[in-house]
Amino acid sequence: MNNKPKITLRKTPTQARARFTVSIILEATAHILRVEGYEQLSTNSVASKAGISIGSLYQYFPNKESLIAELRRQHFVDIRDKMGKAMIQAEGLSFEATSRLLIEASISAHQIDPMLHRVISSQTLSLGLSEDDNSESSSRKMIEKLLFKHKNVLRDNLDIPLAAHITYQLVESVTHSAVLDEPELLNHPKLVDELLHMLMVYVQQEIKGGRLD
Amino acid sequence: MNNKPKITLRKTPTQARARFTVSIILEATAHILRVEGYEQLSTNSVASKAGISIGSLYQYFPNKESLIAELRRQHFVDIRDKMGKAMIQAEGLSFEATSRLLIEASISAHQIDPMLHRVISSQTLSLGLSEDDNSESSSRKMIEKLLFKHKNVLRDNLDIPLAAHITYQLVESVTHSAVLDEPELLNHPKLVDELLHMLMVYVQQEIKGGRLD
DNA sequence: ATAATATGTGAGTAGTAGCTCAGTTAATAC
DNA sequence: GTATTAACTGAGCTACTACTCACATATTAT
Repeated sequence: MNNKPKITLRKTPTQARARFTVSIILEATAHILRVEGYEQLSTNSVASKAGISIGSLYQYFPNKESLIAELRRQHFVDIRDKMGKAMIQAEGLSFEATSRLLIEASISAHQIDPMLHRVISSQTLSLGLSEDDNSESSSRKMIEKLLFKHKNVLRDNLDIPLAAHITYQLVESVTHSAVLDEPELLNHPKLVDELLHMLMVYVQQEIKGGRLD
Repeated sequence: MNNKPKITLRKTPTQARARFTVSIILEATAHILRVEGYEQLSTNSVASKAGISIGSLYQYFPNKESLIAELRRQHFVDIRDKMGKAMIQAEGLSFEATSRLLIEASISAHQIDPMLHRVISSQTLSLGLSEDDNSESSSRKMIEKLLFKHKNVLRDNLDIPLAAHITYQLVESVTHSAVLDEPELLNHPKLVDELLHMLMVYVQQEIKGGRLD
């Protein structure tokens, strides 16, 4: 029923000019997605914008989806790298300090080419792309590891996988929606503090029954 | 540059059979989006699935986007209604009890036709649809009103608009991602408790500087 | 019954999409 | 220099798209 297309390269470019061709194809794809949107993306428009022939495009990309898939791959590698670097930088720091670094890394990772990020992530679901190779699972694993490592300072009854999930969604979604709809929020002086505070009290404060008005 | 199409009905159906035609067109649209996805949606496929002629479709809908726009409208009305009812039901209850009702309402609202919701919301950005008439702004206003009403039980330095934003994103994104990718999480017995706890400690607990390992 | 209006039809149009392939040009191997 | 492989070309094919319009039928008004 659903004939999933292959998303790998059709032919591996060996010569330098071929590698250049592949790169300008991807650049043209990104450019169209950024400024014109997914609806305007066609293999013909990409070839034309890249200044190469449609035939050349099909030497390296078996179909339209493979263009987006490759951009996604590269984009998520970038994000994962930023998060990974923050993780290394945080080696030996306290739970709170590490958390702060991760939140800041997440915010700055989302600022890489936000318009492209917007289109790519809104198109993720429509296409049959696997979500295993994106940054989500690896980010969540980082958080889970972090919580586990510092579980001595966390409340006893904390469900670590669930907390990791909720924490991930919190930071990711606040950042994501800010980048897309309210970029000025990212410069809000309290944003990182608030997110960090929310996380800190959530994972530490015991649940107490009804002590409110 | 960007010729935005009209999204209103072309002709208002007065007779009952015309109203029926409009409804089966929308049902067919929803069905295709649900089971085949946006890529498979075409005006011809909708007319064919609905069992009417393509001409009839264009009597009531000026273009393809207007089909989706109308589905979006109806969907967001449904969500807003659910949230509104929860708000009324919570009249006079405590801050915590009200918050619990709103979280539960948000979760249950997302369970209305989740596959359709998935496609509709992933397509929101690509199309030039206004975000004013969706459920977001109204939900956020509800939260802001709620926080303001109970500000006597909240911490002094709470930035209410920012807190409302963060809270909204938290509940919305956890629910949203659960519906789409991990439906079983919605039945997790602790989910509502955890979200509620996070919210409670966040808006009440004062920020204290470095008291961790 | 007749006129007026509302609703419904579907072949057809113009345009664009993804993609192929026979042929040309450039780089490398010998 | 010659042969072999890699890279590139673009006209053109098939399939499909959104959408129109002249016409037919059903409903309502008089």
